[in-house]
Amino acid sequence: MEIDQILNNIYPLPESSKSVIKKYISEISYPKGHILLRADKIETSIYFIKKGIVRAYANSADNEITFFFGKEGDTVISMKSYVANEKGYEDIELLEHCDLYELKTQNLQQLFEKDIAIANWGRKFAEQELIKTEERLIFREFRTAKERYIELLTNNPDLIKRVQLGHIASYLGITQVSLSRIRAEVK
Amino acid sequence: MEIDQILNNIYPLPESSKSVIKKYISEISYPKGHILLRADKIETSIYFIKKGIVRAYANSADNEITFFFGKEGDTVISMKSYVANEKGYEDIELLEHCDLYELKTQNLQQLFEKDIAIANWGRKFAEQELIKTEERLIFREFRTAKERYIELLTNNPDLIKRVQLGHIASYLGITQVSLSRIRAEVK
DNA sequence: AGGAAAATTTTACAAATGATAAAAAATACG
DNA sequence: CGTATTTTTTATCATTTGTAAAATTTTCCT
Repeated sequence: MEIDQILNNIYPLPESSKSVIKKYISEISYPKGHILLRADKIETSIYFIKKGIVRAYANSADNEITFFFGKEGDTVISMKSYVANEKGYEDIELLEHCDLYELKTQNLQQLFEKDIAIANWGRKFAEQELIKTEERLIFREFRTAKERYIELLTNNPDLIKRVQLGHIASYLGITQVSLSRIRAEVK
Repeated sequence: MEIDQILNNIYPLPESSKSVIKKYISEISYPKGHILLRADKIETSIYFIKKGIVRAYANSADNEITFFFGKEGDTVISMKSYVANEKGYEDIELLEHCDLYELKTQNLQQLFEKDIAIANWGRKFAEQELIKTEERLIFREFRTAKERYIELLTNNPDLIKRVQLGHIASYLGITQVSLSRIRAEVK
């Protein structure tokens, strides 16, 4: 997906503001398996996915939990670094070879102070991510694991093709064994 | 909590911008039990809590889930109405008599377009809510119900005194019976 | 204070999910 | 193509959490 479309999908920007942002954006590619963002670091860039798929996962003592998948058009960001300038809780791993647009957070922060259209674009970006996160938080509680799987299968069929089931299970909040049981039932 | 402090806690604003916002803010009180925001409505106001405590809950066919408590200094908002101008998924009920500051969304939206400091204040507001929501989504998965209860007890001891346990249980993602079991163990 | 209503706890049983281990299947790669 | 590795499935048993109903405690109202 091209950068113009990605920026506009978040919030329509006047051409002049869009050009200003694009001056600070560069393209970069990394291979499958590359760790793009690290939990123990204050990250200084955000990325938009041109092509490919990534996952965000957090670690605790004994297990690892995948809580986000990003694909074409999505933003890859350590929210904690971006918002609070503190290290985050997640690593982000590329699950395929990825073509990315990179933007230095610092440059964007400066634009927020100077360009009201960009400030409102940044506001809309946060608001939309918030809605998505809130919906996941709420609706997780209303559905059984089986329903959550079926919903993912319906809304995001390609995800299940592109991502291994262990990660999907973790994203759904269950073990891989449970997911296997569910898949056997649903089929 | 006074409105100046609430606004500043979100993001420090120049006095001039703060005065502009305050022109559109009025005070209002409602009794315990009042439903402040409704799931089936596009809400046109947001509120800041001067005094009191509220809960947000969503309904599905068979059960009701509390997913947010707000107290002094917190913002009460139908995020879906505010962000997307669509009806939300939650009712908000006052659990005590509440003194509130009310701000019409429409007025705020207009200020976003005119005042860059206010636009960035709105951005920071969304970003901070996002961080809080994301943390809840992630850390819920890492802790057992018992750990989540103990954490709430530690970080928010007054909540457990002010709110009935059925709501707390729902917030923790467990049944009231489970919470009772946990409380019997922990004591 | 007294009694009704609401909230909380307890108990018994059922269902869902987890842990572990091992087999089967799919994939990667020399 | 064949072997090693990874991923997925299957089976068993243990644990957690849920459901329902009764018992107890607290709150609220007159």
